Amino acid sequence: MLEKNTCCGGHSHTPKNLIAKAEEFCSANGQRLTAPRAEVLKTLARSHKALGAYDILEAVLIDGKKAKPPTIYRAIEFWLEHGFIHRIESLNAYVSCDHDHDTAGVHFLVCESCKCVREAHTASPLKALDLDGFEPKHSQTETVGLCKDCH
Amino acid sequence: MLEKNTCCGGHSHTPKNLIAKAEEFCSANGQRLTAPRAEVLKTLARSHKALGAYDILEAVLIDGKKAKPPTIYRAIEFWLEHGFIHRIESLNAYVSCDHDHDTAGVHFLVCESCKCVREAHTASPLKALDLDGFEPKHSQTETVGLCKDCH
DNA sequence: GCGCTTAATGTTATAATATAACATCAACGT
DNA sequence: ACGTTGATGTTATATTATAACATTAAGCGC
Repeated sequence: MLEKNTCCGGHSHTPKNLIAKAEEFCSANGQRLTAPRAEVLKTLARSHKALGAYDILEAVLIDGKKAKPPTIYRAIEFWLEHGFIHRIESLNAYVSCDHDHDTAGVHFLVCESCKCVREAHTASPLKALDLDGFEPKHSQTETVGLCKDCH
Repeated sequence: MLEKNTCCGGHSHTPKNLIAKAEEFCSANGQRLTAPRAEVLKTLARSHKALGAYDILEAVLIDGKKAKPPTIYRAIEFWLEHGFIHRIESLNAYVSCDHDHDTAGVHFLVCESCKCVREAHTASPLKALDLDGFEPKHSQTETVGLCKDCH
């Protein structure tokens, strides 16, 4: 039986299928799925809530030993770049992502109590805006509140 | 002549009129406009870009001497609570705000090059969303890109 | 397989951001 | 003036993140 991430409405990616996607992605793009990368991604995929870099650090073992911060941050950076995880700015924390959306505009519902994060999709918030010369690269909306369980 | 904040489209609040508003707010609400609070708010109002807490710390003198971090963070917290400034999560930095909007949903255009921030107003991004029991408290959208000048 | 190149990790140290805990001070009502 | 309260001062430290350089390991041409 697969280990499911069922918090707050139950998005359904699992460590196994996310790692499978990651393997696929890496071999298709000439990237390496190294031990630190795999462990960091698995840890985030297993978690039902956003994890700080040092939470991940405490949770993973690489070849049986604790990693050091740069190792974790490098893996985080790698998965962020490739859209497998997101950074929740209001928490300084990270969540995995099922990756089936474009990465240019994302919306998160962030529970300030349990730190669970639900990813939502709406129309780009830039549509209604007069950008007046501003060149947008990435939009992220974070709505902080209380999830169904904490409410 | 007033010192104007003219970056990136030129929003027009000034240290003087923001401090005037702040004075008004404080006396109307039984709050004190102390030296650290005033200096922090003035520094942010003068700046054409987002400032980190330690940027503010370097910039202000309280009774002629440099403040220490808790002093700055307390003033920041005070103005955040009362809507006179915003925290730009993607920069870990702060900007002043003209305060003529409700504080529940805000959108910032953040220049990743010069760190200037333009505040925009659109319809709440929550309108189109199935919240499914999530109770929202505050939404903030940050669009990172390049401003007109840096573009 | 060997040696080269390159990408990734290991390691040490430290930078940058933020807060806890407690002491002191100053405003204000009485 | 005195006590109460809210704010600041001060010391120390927690938390998040990165710079710099050494080492290792993968992939490639041969």
